[in-house]
Amino acid sequence: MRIGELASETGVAPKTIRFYEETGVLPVPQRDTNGYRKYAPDSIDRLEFVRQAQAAGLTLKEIATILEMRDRGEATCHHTRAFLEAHLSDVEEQIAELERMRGRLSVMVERSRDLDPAECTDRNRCQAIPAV
Amino acid sequence: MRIGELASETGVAPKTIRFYEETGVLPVPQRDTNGYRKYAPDSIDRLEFVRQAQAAGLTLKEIATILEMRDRGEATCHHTRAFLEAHLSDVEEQIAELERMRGRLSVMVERSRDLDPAECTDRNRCQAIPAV
DNA sequence: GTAGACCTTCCAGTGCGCTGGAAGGTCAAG
DNA sequence: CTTGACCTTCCAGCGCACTGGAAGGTCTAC
Repeated sequence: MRIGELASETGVAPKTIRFYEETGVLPVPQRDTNGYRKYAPDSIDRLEFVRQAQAAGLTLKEIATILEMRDRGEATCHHTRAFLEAHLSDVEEQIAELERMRGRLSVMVERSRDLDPAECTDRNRCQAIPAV
Repeated sequence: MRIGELASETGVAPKTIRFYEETGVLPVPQRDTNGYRKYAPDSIDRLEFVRQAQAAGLTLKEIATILEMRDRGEATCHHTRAFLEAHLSDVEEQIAELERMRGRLSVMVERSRDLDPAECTDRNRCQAIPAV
């Protein structure tokens, strides 16, 4: 698979794929005789893992760390676990924060739903957002 | 209250507070006769809202938009609501993503917990992180 | 044999959210 | 009257995650 195909399979731009390689979240791929990057099918899974990890708030550096630990397959279990546990509690904290935000947002949405639209048009104070 | 006190009350650096003012997430404060910024006590709440909103993944621009809608108190209920609803579903999507990540992370942590530590020290493949 | 889609490298720029440092003003305590 | 903590503005730089563009090579189809 060439970079363009990997890009369209995953929705990640070729530029970004090269950038990921440079920063270490993707391994250096093989090359065709013409110099084009050649990817194995499992690159799709790896790239999707990267995007999901990003969506979960991990930085590229952190993702690279996790994947390099796996790729090296060295005696890093202890560090790996400490790292993973630290991230797990980060993620849990982020979830808690987001749930607080969700609560606030739905209160605001509810409030805006219940308002008489007529009140909105005559320069009354918009009541949807509570005093902060 | 001067900027230093607001900073120590909230844990946000004075530099950052000025920066927030510049970008519109904090209103332009009054000034003392000597030119120092003068903050009302409710600035603490506002600043804390900003930090919580940030922790929930909103950008400063988005936070500014929400707070400006409230500050202007104009006929923006409809837009406000659309905006809030869009954000609510963003936040819900982020929560879902984080929960997927939490699942993956705890599987990895569990796996690393169950491993025989002896296996980690002799260059065996670290099994904590599943193939990606 | 040429057009067009694809690939390569390299370097520069962008947007976000700060952060540092220079140069100077204000004020209370010793 | 000076020291030191605090404040002011302004401008520059940084880390992150891309993104754009130039200049050129490769391959297929017509």
